[in-house]
Amino acid sequence: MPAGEGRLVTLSVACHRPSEQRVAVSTDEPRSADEQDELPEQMRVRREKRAKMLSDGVEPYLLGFPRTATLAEVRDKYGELPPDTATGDTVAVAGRVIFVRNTGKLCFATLRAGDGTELQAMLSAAEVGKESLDEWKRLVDLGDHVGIEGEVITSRRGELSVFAQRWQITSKALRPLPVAHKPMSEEARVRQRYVDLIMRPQARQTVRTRANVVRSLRDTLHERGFVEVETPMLQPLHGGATARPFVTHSNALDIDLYLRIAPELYLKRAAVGGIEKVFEINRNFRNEGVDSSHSPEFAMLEFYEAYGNYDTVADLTQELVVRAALAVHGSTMVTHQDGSQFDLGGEWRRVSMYGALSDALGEEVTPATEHAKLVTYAQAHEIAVDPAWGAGKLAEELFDELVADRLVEPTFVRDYPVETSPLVRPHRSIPGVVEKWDLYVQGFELGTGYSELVDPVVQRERLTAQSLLAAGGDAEAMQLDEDFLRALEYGMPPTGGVGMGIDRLLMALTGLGIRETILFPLVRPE
RNA sequence: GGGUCGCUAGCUCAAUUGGCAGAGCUGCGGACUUUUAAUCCGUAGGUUGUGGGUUCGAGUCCCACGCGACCCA
Repeated sequence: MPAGEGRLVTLSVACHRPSEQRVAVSTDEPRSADEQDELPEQMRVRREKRAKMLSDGVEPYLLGFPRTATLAEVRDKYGELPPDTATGDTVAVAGRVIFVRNTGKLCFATLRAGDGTELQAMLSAAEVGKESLDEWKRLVDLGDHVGIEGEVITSRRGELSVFAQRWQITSKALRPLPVAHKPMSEEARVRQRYVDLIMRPQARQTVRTRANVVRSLRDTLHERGFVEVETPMLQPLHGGATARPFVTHSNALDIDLYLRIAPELYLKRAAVGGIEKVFEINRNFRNEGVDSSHSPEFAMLEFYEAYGNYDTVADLTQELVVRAALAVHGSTMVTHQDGSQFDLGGEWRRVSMYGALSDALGEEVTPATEHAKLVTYAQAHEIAVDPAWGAGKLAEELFDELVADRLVEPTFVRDYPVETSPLVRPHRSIPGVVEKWDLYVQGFELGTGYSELVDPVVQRERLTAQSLLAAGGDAEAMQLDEDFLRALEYGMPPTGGVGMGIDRLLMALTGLGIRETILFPLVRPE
């Protein structure tokens, strides 16, 4: 085809949909005149442009576009050309139009590909013809996807460009993009993440960072011989954590089911069965608050290591986090978006919860400290006390209020009260506490690790007490996972286990809020 | 759950004491063959979140509701 004809006629014919599909396409055409009038002008205009393309026999949504190079490949290959250079090489590239600079007989457009690479397209009346250039100016809007075939050149100002011989709209955008130079409102970014992704490189980067972190976690665990499994999201009984569940219903079985609050009890069943190094990365659901650090659905890594304990899994947790940091930053030095830096290198601190609390209070507190004494400490620091709390819960609350959010450097806080940790093994030598740690980074809890409780008799006692508490003392209302206890009675090997929030790990590595680390966070419907 | 602030054109934001709802970008029309958020000329675009109330007159004051942000429990 002569270059002067401009438009990709052969391509557009080849890409036209079969006629019966075009009928289907056109059925959405006859909006009433009233509906058309109600649309904002800019959306109406774009619909009219789409209709004009169809009436001209040009498909506004191509089946494809035969690219010969990506924008990144063109940039890589021709990155160092001096200004006003003609290479003689022809490429066909495609991207979304993000800027246009139209002059009378020479038009410039900046295309951007999904990976964020940008490349300039130039269209001149002399090359594509006046008619084709007028069509370009009449039909192409910011946001449209276009394909350009032409010579790789640099402009007089030195900008690497594709000098079009042919061009075509590959997908017509019906809605205008937001202003590129003003930040979108936070609400708009979350509600219309697809627009946020179009407009903001950081939004696209966050998606890739998250993928890199998750891949890094999987790689590390796979190298250590762990097996990835998927356990039920829909559970007849919810367990493995203390949280309010979402309830749903199975029509086939006519029973209520819970969206899981944790995979723990199923992963332990797997461990009983001999999947002794096992992990799962998946979502948990908790029917609780929604704010800048809590989402009703959140991703979690849990892993269990037979013949491990809370010391060995702490080592592995540190390795998982450090390698994730390396995957993101190439260094253990983590740089947040605000420029602040944290070093995750070196050996992480390990302190006891009671020791850290004692330091903060300036008074010795141990598992044996009396309830009344703890209440006076709480009152001295104006911390509200629930009368239902026992001494262990009270000590933990004091720790949360006085110590937790000050732990900026990565710190394993160890040896928690038995009372608050029903699934954990009693400490091997210290009475009144269990072999549990919480990992704090930058002031929030990133994960928790246990020497798992595998004694079925003690486990039954703990779960019975907890269930009675949940049922308000009503033994009839008590829910006990008998199947889980039955599994333990077959014998679970000594095991260390860890749960770590993926979203929180992303927050720790990037400094972003949780709603930025989750691609499509739950928002109240508009 | 409580408090504070916000919601105005497609987007980001103005609007004095209660007195004609505006700007930039975007869009539309025109000029322009080397632009980089192109530039220049012209022009269009509004149920001021929703519903009530006060007033001669409400974006502005009052009440309720919706949505959001921040702080607190």
